[in-house]
Amino acid sequence: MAIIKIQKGTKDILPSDMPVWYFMEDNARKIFSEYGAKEIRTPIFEATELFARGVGDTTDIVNKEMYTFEKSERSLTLRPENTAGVVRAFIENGMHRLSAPIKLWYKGPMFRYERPQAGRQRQFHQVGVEVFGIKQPTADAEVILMAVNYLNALGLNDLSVELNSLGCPKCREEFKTKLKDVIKPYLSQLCPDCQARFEKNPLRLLDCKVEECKAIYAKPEIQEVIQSDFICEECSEHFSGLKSYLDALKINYSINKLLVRGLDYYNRTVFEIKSNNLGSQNAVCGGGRYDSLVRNLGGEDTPAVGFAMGMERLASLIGNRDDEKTRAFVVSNNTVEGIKLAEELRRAGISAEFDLTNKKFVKQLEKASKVAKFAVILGEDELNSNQVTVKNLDTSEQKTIPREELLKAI
RNA sequence: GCGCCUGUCGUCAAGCGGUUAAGACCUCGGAUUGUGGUUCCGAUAUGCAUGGGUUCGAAUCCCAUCAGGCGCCCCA
Repeated sequence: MAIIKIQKGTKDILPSDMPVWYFMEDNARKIFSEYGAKEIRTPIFEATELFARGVGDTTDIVNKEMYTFEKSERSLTLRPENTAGVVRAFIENGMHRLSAPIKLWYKGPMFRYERPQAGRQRQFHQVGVEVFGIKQPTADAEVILMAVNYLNALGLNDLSVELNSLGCPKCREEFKTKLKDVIKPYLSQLCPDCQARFEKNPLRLLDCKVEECKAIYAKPEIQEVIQSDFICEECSEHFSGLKSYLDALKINYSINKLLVRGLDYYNRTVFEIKSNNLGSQNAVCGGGRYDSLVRNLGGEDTPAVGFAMGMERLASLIGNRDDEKTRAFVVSNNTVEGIKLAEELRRAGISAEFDLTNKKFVKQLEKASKVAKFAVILGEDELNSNQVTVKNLDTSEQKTIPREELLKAI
């Protein structure tokens, strides 16, 4: 019979992978709560319309990457990201009435129908933070600080923070128009991708990798527009406020005027954190400010900033972590006494294993040395004298002690 | 969705058209009736992603499908 195989773009997270995942999850809880953020868990499927309206129906994510299905005449979608879901929960639970800032963090699986490759799966996991209710750039700074500290806690240092401001809808439109005007004369010389971007997302034109296009964008009159500070005074003030906070916090960052995020809801601050050790999917964290999303989804006008990180990408940077060994392995050929002693240890809060197949002494000890820190030897001699032998399997030290002293010895 | 590359045991692999498909790790058993992590012996793919084809003969060549890798696009 043919075996049923795992689906394309999905991965089993095996017992041997768990140490890394616990490490990421424990640190998320620890670090984010240092900032007063509370965890929220929202459903993995939502009304399709939430993503269409929230993420934006011109984005690739919504257009071609969603897992959508019908049930009882409702159109449902597996969440491709979690900001829309968190905002939905925020609105639905009246969280705007809580005292601002409202800081929420989450982790969980996300689903995107894409061609899998390194650092990209169809089911993957994100950890993220959303901060609601603060329009000042202090919130942007704190969100970036949370991301950086979390990554540092994971031991990840070889990372760079890139920052940009998209301005508000108004000044961004003006910039787009200016950019299109100056590029228009060369439109027919651009690569097909760029020709499509010209209409769909002109801000993305600039990071094209095709040499011919790059040559065109390097022209002085185009560079002049790109390098100009197009954002309006208010946006500009916000941005310099953020930069001064980051400077004060000694967070290294670089301004990348070409940084544009693919989700429609961002305004003003956008940022990415990249690793040089990841190949082409090199962003471990992406985020920014989305001041109009809450209102667009039907809530009270509430400014917000947040970020999301790809946990599989983090995991591949963290590398292997040691599994925690069982504390005690009871070595005994007396099955009844052995299984009882192991349970006694567990009740005392000590993880314990016992050979269920009554293998020979040597085999049991061999097994113990692989999985446990201590071997607790309960042989005939010990049973007769109500003693137990405790052997430290790392140092080979062992001593035979009265049974009452066992708990103190391991 | 497009382009290039890959697919041999649980894992890492040798094999490059000729008869029993190397080796290593892991696992299991033994050397060893109470002292392991080092050593020594033994076991484990009628099978080379799947389905067709070429050939006297195919893991080796061809085609398709599936899966994976890398790049583009996009994103975390």
